[in-house]
Amino acid sequence: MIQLIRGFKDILPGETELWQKIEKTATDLFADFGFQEIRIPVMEKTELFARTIGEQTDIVEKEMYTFADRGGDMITLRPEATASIVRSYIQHKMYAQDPVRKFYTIGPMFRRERPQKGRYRQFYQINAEILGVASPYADAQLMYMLHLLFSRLSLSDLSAHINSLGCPQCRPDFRNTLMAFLDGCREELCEDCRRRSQSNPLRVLDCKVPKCREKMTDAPAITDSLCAECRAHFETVQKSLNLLGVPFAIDKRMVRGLDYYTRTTFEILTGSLGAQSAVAGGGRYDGMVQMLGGPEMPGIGFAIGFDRLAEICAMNAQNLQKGPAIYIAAIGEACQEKAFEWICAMAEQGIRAEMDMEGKSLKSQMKRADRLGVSNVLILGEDELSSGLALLRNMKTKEQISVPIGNLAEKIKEIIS
RNA sequence: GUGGGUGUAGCUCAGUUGGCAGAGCACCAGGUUGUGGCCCUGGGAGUCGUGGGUUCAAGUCCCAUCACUCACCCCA
Repeated sequence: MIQLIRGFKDILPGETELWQKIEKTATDLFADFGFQEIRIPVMEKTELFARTIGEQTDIVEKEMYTFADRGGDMITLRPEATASIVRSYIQHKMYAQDPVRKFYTIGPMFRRERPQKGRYRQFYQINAEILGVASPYADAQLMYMLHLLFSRLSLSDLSAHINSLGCPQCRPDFRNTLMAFLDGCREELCEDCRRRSQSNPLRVLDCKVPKCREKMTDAPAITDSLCAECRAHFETVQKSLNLLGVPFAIDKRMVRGLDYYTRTTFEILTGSLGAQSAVAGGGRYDGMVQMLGGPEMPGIGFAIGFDRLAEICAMNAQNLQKGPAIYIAAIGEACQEKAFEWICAMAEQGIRAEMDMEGKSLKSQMKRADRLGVSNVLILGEDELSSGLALLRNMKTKEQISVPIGNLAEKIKEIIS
């Protein structure tokens, strides 16, 4: 038996119904906000991710599926979607017709991490991005959209955290201030943080080690170092969220693992998935379009962890599987042929009908009908075929009535409606 | 990449000091010649995760390995 690849998984009937429901809820909602679907490839040149996400990040350094294809080009299975969407926006000069574009996409992402609850090597994301809008309204709108999605999926027990990471003007100042602070308490930090205080000092703010956490309560907050523009932007985001009734908390220590973020960043957290608490996350990436060779154009977006979302929805979801509308139990070859003709005709008319094609006994056919949860079974034997009247059994009441074989589909429609 | 827990039938799991591979549920058939659920009887189904080792004998003990899982880390 050949096993599937570690960290990969099948999504089976019984689960896919929920996935479809979530997908439809999301895409209907996004469409109402003016988002259009974009479909991008699962592989890109490695360089695209390395440059946008950041050479020094964990994702790029040790999690990407990167390899040389048969022509020798270095390519990577996408670890996230934003870089590809921005690449596509630039490549097709989509900013030319209307610089403001709103996209969504749904699909698999790949990161080679140690698998865990809510963490797979192939996982799915629902992404939404707004390109060409610098206004903080865009930030608030995206978060409002997320808020609506979760409430339409009847999810409570989620909390939204926001922060601002500043811009290329003010972040370096903060970085210096923070490094100075970290120098002062180096001895009290964990081993990782001592290393990080040089390579990526912002990460120290996000450390989970209790000792570091405690120490970091006194650390300078990035929100205190923002330049005037960034400060105004962040304030308008908060004001707008209040206006829209979106609850949120400011998390001064939230740092995200992709280098491209500027200004607003946010995460939606759940308490029900163990350590993997982020159900969605995102933020602004105002420099990315230009960095990839496009015009100076702002951007912001989010990614929802589809697998994690499905997992917390499944906790309070009822069975979404639907059984057939009718089961046709046919006895004998002539009747089977008739039944076969009927189930095909019914499917064509949108009625889901099942039958047994293996020539099983009536008893076993009834048993299967019961298992499939149908409420009506049409019984057809030699007698019924010659008399032109089939037996229709209501499985709940056990009542059986005769129905004429002609215009059967009409009759069935009437009964199941 | 690091650490803990778990791998026995489709599913949930028993399996004693090493001594014939088990139960419940599910599935199939029959009891009922053409009628589901309840009941009864029977049946099929296993590389005991995999590979080595110890032993007359290993599901059981030892070593290795793989997978799942939880946590660290990271993120969706």
